[in-house]
This record gives sequence, C-alpha cells and structure tokens, in this order.
Amino acid sequence: MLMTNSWRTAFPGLAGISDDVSYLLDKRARQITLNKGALIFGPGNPAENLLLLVSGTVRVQQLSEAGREIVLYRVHAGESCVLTTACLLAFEDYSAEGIAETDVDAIMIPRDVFDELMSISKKFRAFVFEAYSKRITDLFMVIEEIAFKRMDIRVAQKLLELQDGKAVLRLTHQQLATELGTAREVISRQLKEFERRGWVNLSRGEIELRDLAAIERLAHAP
Amino acid sequence: MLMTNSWRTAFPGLAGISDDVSYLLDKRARQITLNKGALIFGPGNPAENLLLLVSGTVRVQQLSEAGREIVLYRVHAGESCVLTTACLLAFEDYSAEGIAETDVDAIMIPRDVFDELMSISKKFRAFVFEAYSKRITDLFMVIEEIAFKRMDIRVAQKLLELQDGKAVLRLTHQQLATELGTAREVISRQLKEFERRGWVNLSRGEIELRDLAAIERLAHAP
DNA sequence: CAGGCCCTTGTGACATTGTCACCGACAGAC
DNA sequence: GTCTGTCGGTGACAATGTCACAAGGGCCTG
Repeated sequence: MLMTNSWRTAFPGLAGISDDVSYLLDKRARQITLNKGALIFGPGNPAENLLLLVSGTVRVQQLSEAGREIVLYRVHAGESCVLTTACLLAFEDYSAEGIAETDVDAIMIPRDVFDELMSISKKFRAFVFEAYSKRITDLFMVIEEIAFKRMDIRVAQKLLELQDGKAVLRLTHQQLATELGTAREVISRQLKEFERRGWVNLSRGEIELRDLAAIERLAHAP
Repeated sequence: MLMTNSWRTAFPGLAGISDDVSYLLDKRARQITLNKGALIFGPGNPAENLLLLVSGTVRVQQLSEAGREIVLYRVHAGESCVLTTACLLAFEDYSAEGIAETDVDAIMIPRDVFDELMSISKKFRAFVFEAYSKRITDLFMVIEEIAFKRMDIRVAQKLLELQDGKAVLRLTHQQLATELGTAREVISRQLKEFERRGWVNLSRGEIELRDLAAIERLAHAP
C-alpha cells in the first residue's frame, strides 16, 4: 500500500498514474522551497532537474548582450519548467534564465528519474508533451507580438495580464519595459497617453487602472 | 536477422538503436515524397505524424492576422519536425505552417508508434529531446534578434545564412522581408545602402554578393 | 511587334518606436 | 535637515514601419 503525497493533487495532468510511477516519485523526487528572487537556472547554471511547481510562480526571461531583457513566459503552480530540462541537455549556451517571482514550493525530479518516467508511463509522457506544447505556443505568441503588434496594444494586454483582479498594479515602468522587451521611455510615454485619456492614474511605482473596459477595447483591437 | 533500411544512415542520432526499435521502424514507418511547395502542416491541417527528413528542407513560418509572415526555422535533412508533433497534440489553434522548400523525402512515424518508441528506446528519447532543444534554441534566437538587433545586421546575417556557397542569391526583396518578419520597403532600403557601399549588386530577383568580408563584419558587429 | 498585365523595385511622406542625454521629484538612510 | 539612489518626464534625433504611388522588366497574347 502506497502513501500518496499531497503535492500530487496540485497536478491534474498526473492524476491516475499507476502505482509503480507513484512509487518512483515518492522515492526519488524531493520537495524544495525557493525564496523569492532566487535564480533557478541561468547562463552557466544549467538546470539538473525537472521542476514541478506546487505553489508560486517562476518568470523565464531572455537577456540580450546589450543588457536588455524580455519576459518569455511564466510557470505557475501545477505546471512544470519542462523546456529547460531538455534544453540544457544539449545546449547550455543559451541566455535565458528562470527566477522565482514569489516564494516557491517545487518538486525536483532528477534527470535519470525523468528518463525512466518517460519510459514507463504513458500518462507522464502525455503530461510532458502537453507542457511542451503550452510553452512553445507561448513562444510563438511572443514572437507574433514582438514582430507584428503595436506597442500601445501590447502595453494594454500586459496590464490586463498582470492585473490579477486588483485595481492597482505595483510595478515600475522599467519592469513593464522588461516584460515587453522594450525601453523604459517607450512605456512611460504610452502610460502618459493612457493617463491623458483617463484610463489609468500613475504614481511612483504603481499604476491604478480606472477604465478597464477601455483598456480591454484597445487590447483586443485589430 | 533484420534488414537495415538505408534511410536510417541519414540520422546519426538514431545510430546504434536496438533491434526491436529497428523492427518497429521498418514495420510501421513509411517513406513519402513531397513536392516543392507542398503544405506539410498548417492552420486547420494538423500534423498527424512525426516527420524525419531524409532529403530536402522544410520551412516553418508564422502568419500574422494582418498577412505578414516570419520564418521561424528550417528543418534540414537528418532532422525532424518534432515541435509540430507535440504542439498539435494539445493546441491546434496556432498559426504556424510548414512548407516543403524543395522536393522532400521523409519518413512518417504515426503518433502511436512515436509514443511506443519513446517508451522502449532511451536512444530515441535522447534523439527527440535533442531535436526539441535545437528548435527551442532557434526560437529563442529569433526572439532575441527581432527584439534587440538592428535591421542592417539582421539582413547581413540572413544573406550569409542563405548564401550556401553561391555568389548569387535568387530571391526577391519580399522573400527576404518574410524571412525577417519586416516590410519589403525596409529590405529594399537596406539592400540599396549595401549596394551604395559596393557590397552587393542588385537586379530583378537576385542579389549578387560582392564583398563577403564586409557583410560578415557587419553581421558580427555588436 | 505592340499592348497589356503582373510582379518587382524605388521613393517620398509620415507614424511609430528606439536611443541618448539630461533633469527633477521622491523616498529612504543617515 | 542632507545625501543618495531610484524612478519618471521630456526633447531631439535615429531607425523602422506604413502608405501611396510610380516606374520598369518580363512574359503572354493578339
């Protein structure tokens, strides 16, 4: 009779896995805690494990040579850092990094266990490939937005994405610029324009959303 | 005693696979030929098989709503279309498409065989994950270039990438614009500037490279 | 050969976005 | 209070994207 660890309920994709898989996970996976701001992987710091996020979020971003940054995607509770696993297997010279955006509880699965799970469990394979799909579609969307979308629309979309129910966003113009891979001045100008239109109130380090409907209209504009 | 099909020599990543895997491949994989220009997968046309390219190249590109395009990466002989397999498993609503850029010989591996291969062969798993890594690093590089690199540098890089030993490139400004996800006018102006500097000669539908060294200097500029 | 058509390229005017330089306002440390 | 580093505002300019339109080449057809 196997004990079922409570963390697994956070992963619907792993529901109904067989006993031998359960056993392997209980035996070889380790739960860890990371503090907010911790570097999970990065240049010269390859990921050795598959991470499953029990709680918290991880921000994955790309660094340019000139010091600019862009956020690629976020990993949320119930998801996995699966891209990094395979990526760093073959190419360790890429410049993306993963940062704990909050305190994070995660499950660490060593590479050899990952490989064995891929072998023995159809369910686990489906879980992994679905995670890949989601990340890759995220990357495609990032490319589409950078290449083809107007900046005011992208700012509106990002405000909505980061809003999370609250009316006041606590973030600096520079942080927003990093989210979108652009320069701080560009964001400042766009936000000023939003303020002139009465859509937001700006103050140091925070953005108050006053007309969500208008922002949504712009975000969904052609 | 198994017959080894000749196509497998085109895939170093599959060298040394065991007999049961060989058997499965011989039994269930089919070799097909695609004509130049054929649509291999695209919106509303999900990929049902894993493709291994024996010869030819496949171009994968993204379409925007406004009708603009950008080339994401190319799949060459000895490589696989692995992203699409997993991608279309979970999300069929993305707007990338794969096009045979030349006549193409390929091996088709049905999804269920793919899954079984992932289960029984460590070698095959390594092959697949390595292919993923390469594609994902490609996507990261595309993002970096669109977001942070100057257009003249990107044009120079693309000319070198497409050059392939020949001094004369047969492609239109529009095709080059699609490669880089920008507008035709932008390319025309950059090429005109290269011509003024004596780096290239332009004529209808072709670009003659006259000063490779200079183009390389620009391509590798900060 | 002339005429017509489509594809390709050239170009000017303008809008948007990115870069640079610099300044002032604010908040916390002391 | 002052000092100091972060944050935001702004003007000037460069680079890129958009739009409209014109010119020319190549090919087909009459």
